[in-house]
Amino acid sequence: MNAPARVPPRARRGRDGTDTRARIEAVALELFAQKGVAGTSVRDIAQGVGVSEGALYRHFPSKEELARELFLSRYATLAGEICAVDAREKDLRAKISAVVGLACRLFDTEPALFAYLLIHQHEHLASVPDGPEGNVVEAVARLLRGAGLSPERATLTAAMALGCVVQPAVFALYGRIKGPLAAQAEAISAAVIGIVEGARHP
Amino acid sequence: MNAPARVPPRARRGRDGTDTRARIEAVALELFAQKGVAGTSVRDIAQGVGVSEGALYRHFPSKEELARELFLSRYATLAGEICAVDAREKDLRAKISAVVGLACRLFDTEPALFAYLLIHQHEHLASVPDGPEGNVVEAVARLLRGAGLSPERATLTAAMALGCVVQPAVFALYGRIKGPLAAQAEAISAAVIGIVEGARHP
DNA sequence: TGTACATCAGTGAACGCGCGTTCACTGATGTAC
DNA sequence: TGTACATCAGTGAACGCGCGTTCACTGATGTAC
Repeated sequence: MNAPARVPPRARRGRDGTDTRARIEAVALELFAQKGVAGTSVRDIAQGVGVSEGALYRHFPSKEELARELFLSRYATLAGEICAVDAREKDLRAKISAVVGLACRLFDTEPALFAYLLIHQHEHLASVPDGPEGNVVEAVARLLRGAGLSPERATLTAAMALGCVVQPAVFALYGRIKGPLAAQAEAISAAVIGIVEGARHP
Repeated sequence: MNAPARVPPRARRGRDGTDTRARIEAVALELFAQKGVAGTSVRDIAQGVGVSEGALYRHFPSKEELARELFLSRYATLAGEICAVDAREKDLRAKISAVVGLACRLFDTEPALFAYLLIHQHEHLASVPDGPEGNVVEAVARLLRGAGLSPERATLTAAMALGCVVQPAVFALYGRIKGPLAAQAEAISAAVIGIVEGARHP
Protein backbone atom coordinates (compact mmCIF):
# COMPACT_ATOMS: atom_id res chain seq x y z
CA MET A 1 0.00 0.00 0.00
CA ASN A 2 2.99 2.30 -0.44
CA ALA A 3 2.69 5.34 -2.57
CA PRO A 4 4.27 4.61 -5.96
CA ALA A 5 7.96 5.50 -6.09
CA ARG A 6 7.53 7.85 -9.01
CA VAL A 7 4.44 10.00 -9.15
CA PRO A 8 3.89 10.89 -12.77
CA PRO A 9 3.68 14.71 -12.85
CA ARG A 10 0.24 14.60 -14.47
CA ALA A 11 -0.91 11.14 -15.40
CA ARG A 12 -1.33 10.91 -19.15
CA ARG A 13 -3.09 7.74 -19.97
CA GLY A 14 -3.84 6.63 -23.48
CA ARG A 15 -3.61 9.24 -26.20
CA ASP A 16 -3.84 12.87 -25.28
CA GLY A 17 -7.10 14.49 -26.36
CA THR A 18 -6.30 18.02 -25.18
CA ASP A 19 -5.75 19.21 -28.72
CA THR A 20 -9.00 17.72 -30.00
CA ARG A 21 -10.89 19.33 -27.17
CA ALA A 22 -9.45 22.72 -28.02
CA ARG A 23 -10.35 22.25 -31.67
CA ILE A 24 -13.91 21.29 -30.74
CA GLU A 25 -14.18 24.47 -28.70
CA ALA A 26 -12.81 26.64 -31.52
CA VAL A 27 -15.10 25.18 -34.17
CA ALA A 28 -18.15 25.21 -31.90
CA LEU A 29 -17.52 28.85 -30.97
CA GLU A 30 -17.35 29.85 -34.61
CA LEU A 31 -20.50 27.95 -35.55
CA PHE A 32 -22.47 28.97 -32.45
CA ALA A 33 -21.64 32.63 -33.13
CA GLN A 34 -22.63 32.28 -36.79
CA LYS A 35 -25.75 30.16 -36.66
CA GLY A 36 -26.72 29.99 -33.01
CA VAL A 37 -26.55 26.99 -30.69
CA ALA A 38 -29.90 25.60 -31.81
CA GLY A 39 -28.97 26.18 -35.44
CA THR A 40 -25.73 24.25 -35.09
CA SER A 41 -25.89 20.45 -35.03
CA VAL A 42 -23.44 18.09 -33.39
CA ARG A 43 -22.83 16.77 -36.89
CA ASP A 44 -21.79 20.26 -38.03
CA ILE A 45 -19.25 20.57 -35.22
CA ALA A 46 -17.84 17.08 -35.66
CA GLN A 47 -17.48 17.62 -39.39
CA GLY A 48 -15.74 20.96 -38.80
CA VAL A 49 -13.29 19.36 -36.41
CA GLY A 50 -12.81 16.27 -38.56
CA VAL A 51 -13.85 13.66 -36.01
CA SER A 52 -16.91 11.48 -35.54
CA GLU A 53 -19.94 12.73 -33.65
CA GLY A 54 -19.35 10.22 -30.89
CA ALA A 55 -15.93 11.69 -30.24
CA LEU A 56 -17.47 14.94 -28.99
CA TYR A 57 -19.02 13.04 -26.12
CA ARG A 58 -15.56 12.02 -24.86
CA HIS A 59 -14.99 15.71 -24.10
CA PHE A 60 -18.40 17.18 -23.29
CA PRO A 61 -21.45 15.53 -21.78
CA SER A 62 -23.84 17.21 -24.22
CA LYS A 63 -24.10 19.95 -26.84
CA GLU A 64 -25.85 22.22 -24.37
CA GLU A 65 -23.11 21.71 -21.80
CA LEU A 66 -20.47 22.50 -24.42
CA ALA A 67 -22.27 25.77 -25.15
CA ARG A 68 -22.47 26.57 -21.45
CA GLU A 69 -18.85 25.77 -20.61
CA LEU A 70 -17.73 27.77 -23.61
CA PHE A 71 -19.74 30.79 -22.52
CA LEU A 72 -18.83 30.69 -18.85
CA SER A 73 -15.10 30.19 -19.38
CA ARG A 74 -14.76 32.98 -21.94
CA TYR A 75 -17.01 35.28 -19.95
CA ALA A 76 -14.88 34.65 -16.86
CA THR A 77 -11.69 35.37 -18.79
CA LEU A 78 -13.05 38.75 -19.86
CA ALA A 79 -14.18 39.52 -16.31
CA GLY A 80 -10.73 38.62 -15.03
CA GLU A 81 -9.11 41.00 -17.51
CA ILE A 82 -11.38 43.81 -16.35
CA CYS A 83 -10.46 43.07 -12.72
CA ALA A 84 -6.79 43.16 -13.68
CA VAL A 85 -7.21 46.59 -15.29
CA ASP A 86 -9.03 47.78 -12.18
CA ALA A 87 -6.12 46.64 -10.02
CA ARG A 88 -3.41 47.97 -12.33
CA GLU A 89 -4.64 51.48 -13.18
CA LYS A 90 -5.14 54.04 -10.44
CA ASP A 91 -6.90 56.88 -12.22
CA LEU A 92 -10.60 56.41 -13.01
CA ARG A 93 -10.24 57.76 -16.53
CA ALA A 94 -7.32 55.45 -17.17
CA LYS A 95 -9.34 52.49 -15.90
CA ILE A 96 -12.23 53.32 -18.21
CA SER A 97 -10.03 53.90 -21.25
CA ALA A 98 -8.23 50.64 -20.62
CA VAL A 99 -11.42 48.60 -20.23
CA VAL A 100 -13.01 50.16 -23.33
CA GLY A 101 -9.81 49.56 -25.30
CA LEU A 102 -9.75 45.96 -24.07
CA ALA A 103 -13.30 45.34 -25.24
CA CYS A 104 -12.75 46.99 -28.62
CA ARG A 105 -9.60 44.97 -29.24
CA LEU A 106 -11.38 41.77 -28.24
CA PHE A 107 -14.10 42.55 -30.73
CA ASP A 108 -11.61 43.28 -33.49
CA THR A 109 -9.38 40.25 -32.93
CA GLU A 110 -11.99 37.66 -31.96
CA PRO A 111 -15.28 38.69 -33.51
CA ALA A 112 -16.76 35.20 -33.23
CA LEU A 113 -16.04 35.08 -29.50
CA PHE A 114 -17.46 38.55 -28.96
CA ALA A 115 -20.54 37.78 -31.03
CA TYR A 116 -21.10 34.58 -29.12
CA LEU A 117 -20.89 36.30 -25.74
CA LEU A 118 -23.14 39.07 -27.00
CA ILE A 119 -25.85 37.08 -28.68
CA HIS A 120 -26.06 34.20 -26.24
CA GLN A 121 -25.77 36.10 -22.98
CA HIS A 122 -29.48 35.62 -22.43
CA GLU A 123 -29.23 31.85 -22.43
CA HIS A 124 -26.44 31.70 -19.88
CA LEU A 125 -26.52 34.86 -17.80
CA ALA A 126 -28.60 33.02 -15.20
CA SER A 127 -25.78 30.54 -14.50
CA VAL A 128 -22.97 33.09 -14.33
CA PRO A 129 -21.35 33.24 -10.88
CA ASP A 130 -21.86 36.34 -8.73
CA GLY A 131 -18.23 37.20 -8.03
CA PRO A 132 -16.44 39.89 -10.08
CA GLU A 133 -13.78 37.38 -11.18
CA GLY A 134 -16.28 35.43 -13.27
CA ASN A 135 -18.86 38.07 -14.02
CA VAL A 136 -18.26 40.99 -16.36
CA VAL A 137 -21.18 43.00 -14.99
CA GLU A 138 -19.98 42.60 -11.43
CA ALA A 139 -16.39 43.43 -12.40
CA VAL A 140 -17.50 46.73 -13.92
CA ALA A 141 -19.82 47.49 -11.01
CA ARG A 142 -16.98 46.92 -8.53
CA LEU A 143 -14.71 49.20 -10.52
CA LEU A 144 -17.34 51.93 -10.28
CA ARG A 145 -17.94 51.39 -6.59
CA GLY A 146 -14.20 51.72 -6.07
CA ALA A 147 -14.48 55.12 -7.77
CA GLY A 148 -16.92 56.30 -5.14
CA LEU A 149 -20.32 55.48 -6.61
CA SER A 150 -23.02 54.17 -4.29
CA PRO A 151 -24.02 50.55 -4.94
CA GLU A 152 -27.39 51.50 -6.44
CA ARG A 153 -25.92 54.13 -8.73
CA ALA A 154 -23.09 51.79 -9.64
CA THR A 155 -25.48 49.17 -11.02
CA LEU A 156 -27.36 51.52 -13.34
CA THR A 157 -24.15 53.26 -14.36
CA ALA A 158 -22.48 49.93 -15.07
CA ALA A 159 -25.42 49.00 -17.28
CA MET A 160 -25.22 52.22 -19.27
CA ALA A 161 -21.43 52.02 -19.56
CA LEU A 162 -21.65 48.45 -20.83
CA GLY A 163 -24.36 49.50 -23.26
CA CYS A 164 -22.08 52.21 -24.66
CA VAL A 165 -19.58 49.53 -25.65
CA VAL A 166 -21.88 46.63 -26.48
CA GLN A 167 -24.30 48.46 -28.74
CA PRO A 168 -21.60 49.95 -30.98
CA ALA A 169 -20.25 46.41 -31.22
CA VAL A 170 -23.66 45.21 -32.39
CA PHE A 171 -23.68 47.99 -34.97
CA ALA A 172 -20.22 46.94 -36.15
CA LEU A 173 -21.38 43.33 -36.36
CA TYR A 174 -24.15 44.38 -38.73
CA GLY A 175 -21.96 46.67 -40.80
CA ARG A 176 -23.52 49.90 -39.60
CA ILE A 177 -20.16 50.98 -38.21
CA LYS A 178 -17.25 50.40 -40.58
CA GLY A 179 -13.68 49.57 -39.75
CA PRO A 180 -12.17 48.32 -36.52
CA LEU A 181 -14.06 49.17 -33.35
CA ALA A 182 -10.77 50.27 -31.83
CA ALA A 183 -10.99 53.33 -34.07
CA GLN A 184 -14.02 54.40 -32.02
CA ALA A 185 -12.45 53.56 -28.66
CA GLU A 186 -11.59 57.15 -27.84
CA ALA A 187 -15.09 58.46 -28.55
CA ILE A 188 -16.62 55.61 -26.57
CA SER A 189 -14.28 56.17 -23.64
CA ALA A 190 -15.20 59.85 -23.60
CA ALA A 191 -18.91 59.01 -23.47
CA VAL A 192 -18.42 56.48 -20.67
CA ILE A 193 -16.28 58.90 -18.67
CA GLY A 194 -19.03 61.48 -19.05
CA ILE A 195 -21.63 59.09 -17.73
CA VAL A 196 -19.52 57.98 -14.78
CA GLU A 197 -18.48 61.50 -13.82
CA GLY A 198 -22.12 62.56 -14.09
CA ALA A 199 -23.06 59.80 -11.67
CA ARG A 200 -20.28 60.77 -9.25
CA HIS A 201 -21.25 64.44 -9.06
CA PRO A 202 -25.02 64.44 -9.37
CA MET B 1 -69.70 42.41 -66.30
CA ASN B 2 -70.98 45.33 -64.29
CA ALA B 3 -69.50 46.10 -60.94
CA PRO B 4 -71.75 44.63 -58.23
CA ALA B 5 -74.37 47.07 -57.01
CA ARG B 6 -73.16 46.85 -53.41
CA VAL B 7 -69.47 46.55 -52.74
CA PRO B 8 -69.08 44.89 -49.35
CA PRO B 9 -66.84 47.27 -47.37
CA ARG B 10 -64.33 44.52 -46.71
CA ALA B 11 -65.31 41.12 -47.94
CA ARG B 12 -65.72 38.74 -45.03
CA ARG B 13 -65.96 35.26 -46.31
CA GLY B 14 -66.54 32.25 -44.12
CA ARG B 15 -65.77 32.66 -40.43
CA ASP B 16 -63.59 35.48 -39.29
CA GLY B 17 -60.20 34.32 -38.05
CA THR B 18 -58.86 37.76 -37.07
CA ASP B 19 -59.25 37.03 -33.40
CA THR B 20 -57.48 33.67 -33.62
CA ARG B 21 -54.64 35.28 -35.50
CA ALA B 22 -54.23 37.91 -32.80
CA ARG B 23 -54.25 35.24 -30.11
CA ILE B 24 -51.63 33.22 -31.95
CA GLU B 25 -49.44 36.32 -32.08
CA ALA B 26 -49.90 37.05 -28.40
CA VAL B 27 -49.15 33.50 -27.27
CA ALA B 28 -46.21 33.13 -29.65
CA LEU B 29 -44.72 36.42 -28.48
CA GLU B 30 -44.91 35.33 -24.86
CA LEU B 31 -43.37 31.91 -25.55
CA PHE B 32 -40.71 33.19 -27.95
CA ALA B 33 -39.62 35.76 -25.37
CA GLN B 34 -39.55 33.15 -22.62
CA LYS B 35 -37.99 30.15 -24.33
CA GLY B 36 -36.70 31.41 -27.66
CA VAL B 37 -38.02 30.62 -31.11
CA ALA B 38 -36.10 27.37 -31.41
CA GLY B 39 -37.15 26.38 -27.91
CA THR B 40 -40.82 26.90 -28.67
CA SER B 41 -42.63 24.26 -30.71
CA VAL B 42 -45.66 24.75 -32.91
CA ARG B 43 -47.40 22.35 -30.52
CA ASP B 44 -46.66 24.71 -27.61
CA ILE B 45 -48.19 27.66 -29.40
CA ALA B 46 -51.26 25.76 -30.60
CA GLN B 47 -51.84 24.43 -27.10
CA GLY B 48 -51.52 27.91 -25.62
CA VAL B 49 -54.05 29.30 -28.06
CA GLY B 50 -56.35 26.31 -27.74
CA VAL B 51 -56.43 25.30 -31.40
CA SER B 52 -54.93 22.47 -33.41
CA GLU B 53 -51.45 22.74 -34.84
CA GLY B 54 -52.82 22.74 -38.36
CA ALA B 55 -54.84 25.86 -37.61
CA LEU B 56 -51.67 27.91 -37.25
CA TYR B 57 -50.90 27.29 -40.89
CA ARG B 58 -54.13 29.03 -41.90
CA HIS B 59 -52.60 32.25 -40.58
CA PHE B 60 -48.85 31.91 -41.06
CA PRO B 61 -46.90 29.99 -43.67
CA SER B 62 -44.38 28.65 -41.14
CA LYS B 63 -43.15 29.04 -37.60
CA GLU B 64 -40.12 30.95 -38.78
CA GLU B 65 -42.29 33.36 -40.77
CA LEU B 66 -44.51 33.91 -37.73
CA ALA B 67 -41.41 34.84 -35.73
CA ARG B 68 -40.24 37.19 -38.48
CA GLU B 69 -43.59 38.94 -39.01
CA LEU B 70 -43.96 39.34 -35.27
CA PHE B 71 -40.55 40.93 -34.95
CA LEU B 72 -40.78 43.23 -37.96
CA SER B 73 -44.26 44.55 -37.17
CA ARG B 74 -43.50 45.29 -33.53
CA TYR B 75 -40.11 46.74 -34.38
CA ALA B 76 -41.74 49.00 -36.96
CA THR B 77 -44.36 50.16 -34.46
CA LEU B 78 -41.63 51.21 -32.05
CA ALA B 79 -39.72 52.96 -34.83
CA GLY B 80 -42.91 54.82 -35.81
CA GLU B 81 -43.42 55.99 -32.25
CA ILE B 82 -39.88 57.35 -32.14
CA CYS B 83 -40.45 59.18 -35.42
CA ALA B 84 -43.67 60.64 -33.99
CA VAL B 85 -41.79 61.95 -30.95
CA ASP B 86 -39.15 63.42 -33.23
CA ALA B 87 -41.87 65.27 -35.18
CA ARG B 88 -43.83 66.38 -32.12
CA GLU B 89 -41.10 67.69 -29.80
CA LYS B 90 -38.95 70.63 -30.87
CA ASP B 91 -36.27 70.74 -28.18
CA LEU B 92 -33.52 68.11 -28.35
CA ARG B 93 -33.68 67.41 -24.63
CA ALA B 94 -37.43 67.00 -24.82
CA LYS B 95 -37.07 64.59 -27.72
CA ILE B 96 -34.56 62.48 -25.82
CA SER B 97 -36.58 62.45 -22.60
CA ALA B 98 -39.68 61.47 -24.53
CA VAL B 99 -37.97 58.62 -26.40
CA VAL B 100 -36.31 57.28 -23.25
CA GLY B 101 -39.63 57.50 -21.41
CA LEU B 102 -41.34 55.72 -24.27
CA ALA B 103 -38.85 52.84 -24.16
CA CYS B 104 -39.00 52.52 -20.38
CA ARG B 105 -42.79 52.43 -20.38
CA LEU B 106 -42.78 49.85 -23.18
CA PHE B 107 -40.49 47.68 -21.10
CA ASP B 108 -42.64 48.05 -17.99
CA THR B 109 -45.98 47.42 -19.67
CA GLU B 110 -44.99 44.80 -22.24
CA PRO B 111 -41.92 43.02 -20.93
CA ALA B 112 -42.43 40.00 -23.19
CA LEU B 113 -42.51 42.20 -26.28
CA PHE B 114 -39.44 44.12 -25.18
CA ALA B 115 -37.56 40.94 -24.33
CA TYR B 116 -38.45 39.43 -27.67
CA LEU B 117 -37.21 42.46 -29.60
CA LEU B 118 -34.08 42.56 -27.47
CA ILE B 119 -33.10 38.92 -27.51
CA HIS B 120 -34.02 38.08 -31.06
CA GLN B 121 -32.79 41.20 -32.80
CA HIS B 122 -29.83 39.26 -34.09
CA GLU B 123 -32.00 36.81 -36.01
CA HIS B 124 -34.02 39.45 -37.80
CA LEU B 125 -31.99 42.66 -37.95
CA ALA B 126 -30.79 41.66 -41.40
CA SER B 127 -34.34 41.77 -42.82
CA VAL B 128 -35.35 45.05 -41.20
CA PRO B 129 -36.09 47.78 -43.77
CA ASP B 130 -33.71 50.73 -44.06
CA GLY B 131 -36.22 53.55 -43.63
CA PRO B 132 -36.66 55.28 -40.24
CA GLU B 133 -40.37 54.37 -40.17
CA GLY B 134 -39.61 50.68 -39.81
CA ASN B 135 -36.18 50.75 -38.24
CA VAL B 136 -35.53 51.86 -34.67
CA VAL B 137 -31.84 52.42 -35.26
CA GLU B 138 -32.50 54.60 -38.28
CA ALA B 139 -35.24 56.54 -36.46
CA VAL B 140 -32.83 57.43 -33.66
CA ALA B 141 -30.04 58.26 -36.10
CA ARG B 142 -32.33 60.61 -38.01
CA LEU B 143 -33.39 62.32 -34.81
CA LEU B 144 -29.73 62.96 -34.03
CA ARG B 145 -28.92 64.18 -37.52
CA GLY B 146 -31.81 66.60 -37.18
CA ALA B 147 -30.11 67.90 -34.04
CA GLY B 148 -27.03 68.80 -36.03
CA LEU B 149 -24.81 65.73 -35.75
CA SER B 150 -22.86 64.65 -38.80
CA PRO B 151 -23.97 61.31 -40.27
CA GLU B 152 -20.86 59.45 -39.05
CA ARG B 153 -21.10 60.85 -35.54
CA ALA B 154 -24.84 60.23 -35.54
CA THR B 155 -24.38 56.50 -36.10
CA LEU B 156 -21.95 55.95 -33.23
CA THR B 157 -23.92 58.26 -30.97
CA ALA B 158 -27.16 56.47 -31.82
CA ALA B 159 -25.50 53.19 -30.91
CA MET B 160 -24.34 54.47 -27.54
CA ALA B 161 -27.67 56.13 -26.79
CA LEU B 162 -29.52 52.92 -27.60
CA GLY B 163 -27.07 51.01 -25.44
CA CYS B 164 -27.83 53.31 -22.52
CA VAL B 165 -31.46 52.25 -22.67
CA VAL B 166 -31.15 48.67 -23.81
CA GLN B 167 -28.52 47.50 -21.35
CA PRO B 168 -30.39 48.76 -18.25
CA ALA B 169 -33.39 46.90 -19.68
CA VAL B 170 -31.31 43.72 -19.85
CA PHE B 171 -30.28 44.29 -16.23
CA ALA B 172 -33.92 44.76 -15.24
CA LEU B 173 -34.83 41.58 -17.11
CA TYR B 174 -32.34 39.65 -14.98
CA GLY B 175 -33.33 41.28 -11.72
CA ARG B 176 -30.16 43.30 -11.33
CA ILE B 177 -32.20 46.49 -11.41
CA LYS B 178 -35.32 46.38 -9.26
CA GLY B 179 -38.63 48.08 -9.81
CA PRO B 180 -40.04 49.66 -12.95
CA LEU B 181 -37.52 50.89 -15.47
CA ALA B 182 -39.49 54.13 -15.68
CA ALA B 183 -38.08 54.97 -12.24
CA GLN B 184 -34.66 55.18 -13.91
CA ALA B 185 -35.86 57.14 -16.91
CA GLU B 186 -34.62 60.46 -15.63
CA ALA B 187 -31.11 59.21 -14.91
CA ILE B 188 -30.98 57.47 -18.29
CA SER B 189 -32.20 60.58 -20.09
CA ALA B 190 -29.52 62.64 -18.37
CA ALA B 191 -26.82 60.24 -19.52
CA VAL B 192 -28.10 60.18 -23.09
CA ILE B 193 -28.35 63.97 -23.20
CA GLY B 194 -24.76 64.13 -21.99
CA ILE B 195 -23.58 61.81 -24.74
CA VAL B 196 -25.47 63.66 -27.46
CA GLU B 197 -24.38 67.10 -26.27
CA GLY B 198 -20.81 65.83 -26.08
CA ALA B 199 -21.07 64.69 -29.69
CA ARG B 200 -22.52 68.03 -30.80
CA HIS B 201 -19.79 70.14 -29.21
CA PRO B 202 -16.65 68.06 -29.55
C1' DT C 1 13.83 -5.99 -21.65
C1' DG C 2 9.39 -8.42 -22.57
C1' DT C 3 4.66 -9.60 -21.53
C1' DA C 4 -0.02 -8.82 -19.84
C1' DC C 5 -3.13 -5.65 -18.74
C1' DA C 6 -5.47 -0.96 -18.15
C1' DT C 7 -6.79 3.25 -20.05
C1' DC C 8 -9.00 6.15 -23.10
C1' DA C 9 -9.67 8.96 -27.59
C1' DG C 10 -11.89 8.00 -31.44
C1' DT C 11 -15.20 5.18 -34.75
C1' DG C 12 -19.37 4.43 -37.19
C1' DA C 13 -23.68 2.52 -37.20
C1' DA C 14 -27.84 2.65 -35.03
C1' DC C 15 -31.49 4.44 -31.86
C1' DG C 16 -35.79 6.69 -31.07
C1' DC C 17 -37.87 10.99 -30.20
C1' DG C 18 -39.75 15.37 -31.24
C1' DC C 19 -40.25 18.42 -34.53
C1' DG C 20 -42.46 21.25 -38.50
C1' DT C 21 -45.52 20.44 -41.90
C1' DT C 22 -49.28 18.24 -44.73
C1' DC C 23 -53.80 16.85 -45.98
C1' DA C 24 -58.41 15.02 -46.49
C1' DC C 25 -62.14 16.32 -44.10
C1' DT C 26 -65.94 19.07 -41.34
C1' DG C 27 -69.04 22.56 -40.52
C1' DA C 28 -70.31 27.25 -40.21
C1' DT C 29 -71.11 31.29 -42.73
C1' DG C 30 -71.61 34.15 -46.88
C1' DT C 31 -73.27 34.81 -51.76
C1' DA C 32 -76.05 34.21 -56.15
C1' DC C 33 -80.20 33.75 -58.09
C1' DT D 1 -87.85 33.57 -49.04
C1' DG D 2 -85.40 29.05 -50.21
C1' DT D 3 -81.87 26.37 -52.45
C1' DA D 4 -77.26 25.37 -54.24
C1' DC D 5 -72.85 26.47 -54.07
C1' DA D 6 -68.37 28.80 -52.54
C1' DT D 7 -65.38 30.00 -49.02
C1' DC D 8 -62.45 29.25 -45.38
C1' DA D 9 -61.12 28.54 -40.24
C1' DG D 10 -60.30 24.77 -37.84
C1' DT D 11 -59.51 19.42 -36.99
C1' DG D 12 -56.72 15.49 -35.99
C1' DA D 13 -54.10 11.95 -37.65
C1' DA D 14 -50.21 11.00 -40.09
C1' DC D 15 -45.69 11.96 -42.44
C1' DG D 16 -40.80 11.67 -42.61
C1' DC D 17 -36.70 14.05 -41.51
C1' DG D 18 -32.99 15.56 -38.69
C1' DC D 19 -31.53 15.72 -34.43
C1' DG D 20 -28.83 14.49 -29.95
C1' DT D 21 -27.21 10.63 -27.97
C1' DT D 22 -25.64 5.73 -27.27
C1' DC D 23 -22.75 1.79 -27.62
C1' DA D 24 -19.88 -2.11 -28.81
C1' DC D 25 -15.71 -1.94 -30.75
C1' DT D 26 -10.64 -0.61 -32.24
C1' DG D 27 -6.12 0.58 -31.61
C1' DA D 28 -2.58 3.31 -29.65
C1' DT D 29 -0.27 4.37 -25.55
C1' DG D 30 0.93 3.92 -20.64
C1' DT D 31 1.89 1.00 -16.45
C1' DA D 32 3.23 -3.10 -13.49
C1' DC D 33 6.14 -6.58 -12.71
